[in-house]
Amino acid sequence: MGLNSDEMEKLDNVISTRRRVKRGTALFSTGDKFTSLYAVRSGFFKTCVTTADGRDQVTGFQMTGEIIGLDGIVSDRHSCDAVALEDAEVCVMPFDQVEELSREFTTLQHHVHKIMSREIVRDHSVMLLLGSMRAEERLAAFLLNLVKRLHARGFSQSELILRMTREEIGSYLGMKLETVSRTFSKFVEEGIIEVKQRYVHIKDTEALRRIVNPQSCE
Amino acid sequence: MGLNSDEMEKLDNVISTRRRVKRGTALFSTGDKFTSLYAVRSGFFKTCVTTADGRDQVTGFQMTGEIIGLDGIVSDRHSCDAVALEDAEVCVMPFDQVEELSREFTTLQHHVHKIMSREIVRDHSVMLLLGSMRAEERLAAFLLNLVKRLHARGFSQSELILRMTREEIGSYLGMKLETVSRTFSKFVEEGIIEVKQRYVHIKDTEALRRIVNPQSCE
DNA sequence: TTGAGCCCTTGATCTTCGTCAAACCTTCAT
DNA sequence: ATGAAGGTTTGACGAAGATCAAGGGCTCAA
Repeated sequence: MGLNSDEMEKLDNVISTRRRVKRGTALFSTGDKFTSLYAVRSGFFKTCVTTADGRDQVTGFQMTGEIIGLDGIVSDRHSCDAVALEDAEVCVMPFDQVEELSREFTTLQHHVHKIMSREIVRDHSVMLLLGSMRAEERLAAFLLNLVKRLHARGFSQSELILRMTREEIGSYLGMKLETVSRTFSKFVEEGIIEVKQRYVHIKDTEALRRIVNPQSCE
Repeated sequence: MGLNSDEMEKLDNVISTRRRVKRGTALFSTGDKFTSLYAVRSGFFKTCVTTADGRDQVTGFQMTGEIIGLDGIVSDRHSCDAVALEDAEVCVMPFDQVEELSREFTTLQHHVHKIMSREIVRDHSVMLLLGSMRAEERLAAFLLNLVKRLHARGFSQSELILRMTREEIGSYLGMKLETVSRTFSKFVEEGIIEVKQRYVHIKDTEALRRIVNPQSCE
């Protein structure tokens, strides 16, 4: 990140607190007072927003190294739930300290801005997915995105364990769990992937890419 | 915003540059170098992302007082197009100056963080709309949102002029222009709104609310 | 004023995905 | 071990919205 040792030490103090979150429990919930950002150290989270009438939308899945909680800054309260999909641990970063330090260190300030901008850009690409893609395209894009992020963390490019249910995938991708299941089955029939419950083996990455981006294969 | 006069003066210098954008032309385009944020002074913008294969998704509509350009921070290049839907004027805010000043003034720092967080929360609610609502619900939510923002700027609560085409509305809401048109017609038949081209008169706000949130009316 | 281009509306038809239902498989607690 | 609960798959059917097509109305520039 380009910090010197003085900066590193102060930063270490900010993120000294850890918090364990058991599978199925919330790191924070809608309406909770916002105090801190959280960096995922281990485990896997989902964030989701809920409407008055009980509608539910998964807005993201977060893995090691990713930041949760940015939604709370604007109103001092969280506007979504963050739930651990497996036993997890996070670094707690009190936001007032983050702000204080980022006034002191330009590098950190840049970093905070980039994290927020990255989330905005990510959200825009999810809108593109939800607004203009069909079921197969959405699931293909989802698998490619997951495996890319896992690979960047040292995991396989072709194998993964899904930490979320078909219903949660469906909520994220704007489709019903039955459609998610059927689409998985279709990919299996076509020899693109192997699926055994939560285990997925991607046998033909290029095929997935072609499904996401039909034009770019001519 | 809670700034004192010294702060106001420095801020004024940052936003001293104005830029006019003619209807139909881009304030910036995908791939452009990121240098500044822009505050809309007058006029109306859309932002949209485009894929390699020509798919297009409107990610937002911006009116007076709203900020455009946050997408560019993360990679130093813009990842979407910002196009004026009518002749417009923006304040140019060079981002390095924004960062410099927000290290100096806590209030401004807070403000920048809140603007970015607000955009993230807004994006999440669009995901909810795209992922879980039906056509009528989407259009009702869209109209309510537009008129709310216009009212906050001193315009009518019940009348508005749409600055965008049916196709642009459809792109934003994840539906085809024909479906947008049909849904408008349906609302007219039901006596909820009057429509004459771009002019819309909302005759029954409560009906729109009930459409968006079916549960909350019992 | 007049025509061209764009935008909008409406109808008919087709596709995709949602809904409902049943059965099966895992996992976990008693 | 055994049963219950949750998660997954698959089939049949239906509904919402996309697609294709045609016609009409605005707007703007020559």
